[in-house]
Amino acid sequence: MENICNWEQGTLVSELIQGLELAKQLRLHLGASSCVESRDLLVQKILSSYEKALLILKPRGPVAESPLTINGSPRDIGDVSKKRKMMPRWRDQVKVSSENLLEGPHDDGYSWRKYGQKDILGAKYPRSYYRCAYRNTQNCWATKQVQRSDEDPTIFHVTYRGTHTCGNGNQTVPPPASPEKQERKSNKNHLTNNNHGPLQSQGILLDFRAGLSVNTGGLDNKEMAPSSFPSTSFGCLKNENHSFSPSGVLDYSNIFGSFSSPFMSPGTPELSHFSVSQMNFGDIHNTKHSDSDLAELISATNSPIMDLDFSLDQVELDPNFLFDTTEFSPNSLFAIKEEYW
DNA sequence: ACAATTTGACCTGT
DNA sequence: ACAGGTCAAATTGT
Repeated sequence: MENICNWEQGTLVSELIQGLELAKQLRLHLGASSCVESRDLLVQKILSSYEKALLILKPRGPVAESPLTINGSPRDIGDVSKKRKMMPRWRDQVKVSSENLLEGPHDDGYSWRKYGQKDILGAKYPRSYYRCAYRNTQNCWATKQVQRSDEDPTIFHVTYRGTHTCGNGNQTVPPPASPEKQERKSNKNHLTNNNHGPLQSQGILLDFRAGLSVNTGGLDNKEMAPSSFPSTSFGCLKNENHSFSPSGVLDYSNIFGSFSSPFMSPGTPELSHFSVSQMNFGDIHNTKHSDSDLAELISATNSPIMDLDFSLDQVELDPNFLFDTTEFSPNSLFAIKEEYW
């Protein structure tokens, strides 16, 4: 609880700071020859930031519980079950360009370990299940599911559950062994795959867990998936990003977020390809989901504000993600399709 | 030898 | 009863 409160405080400050930074960005845009879309996005983000800040200040209901502690038996179902239910869920769609896939995966900043794969009724491709590699060591219960889209095999649907309580997300620098290993492996085995690499965007996503969808495409033959990618970015923003998170303290991209989480490219031109596909309704309909999930997604999709509502009120955010800067390696270029583009 | 992935079995929710 | 999700032994890779 305390953590949540502290986190909120931090978030509040972050939102306000972000709003400020975004306003500065907008000012620059107004003076430059930037495209209208980017300006609109900035405005939208500014509004979102303040909306978020206000929401945080508002009295709220109960918050999702944080991951519980591990207890002895692996099959302590009662707890796990409850835990699962309590865990916030959100979905992303990610599409990665083939080149990227070949080059290597993109990480969402977290290390994942695959723990299962299942054939899903009605789906051409099996669904892969991943959990945080630090589950045991750091009691981090975040998990994600990756499934290749039937319609477009280059798109992967990534569903996140729970938030990372480990502090291992968004490693800007060559992440610990695990991430890289994973990448290598996958690449080797299938020449592709962007799998759940460590730097994927979970951190970012967390922000928007509200149901942001990102398209990741993969070439992999396997459905390894890119687990999460940082998705997002504003359509027109390209190089301006650098100005973001100058100190590495805040990742504004996260913040923009809930709506169209922008994600700043770390300065790589390629990253400019990045765009967020905000809610992908089609996707939503294609998947199974509980009513509540759907509702969440829809609400998130329809309005940035709603989105915020969801993310802030119903979800517990990962304290880490907000302040981590995500840096995508130049190699990992992935192009995200933006639905509204 | 250790670590990560694969895969069939098991468990839970609907 | 079925489908989805997770476990854990076996397998594969480093």
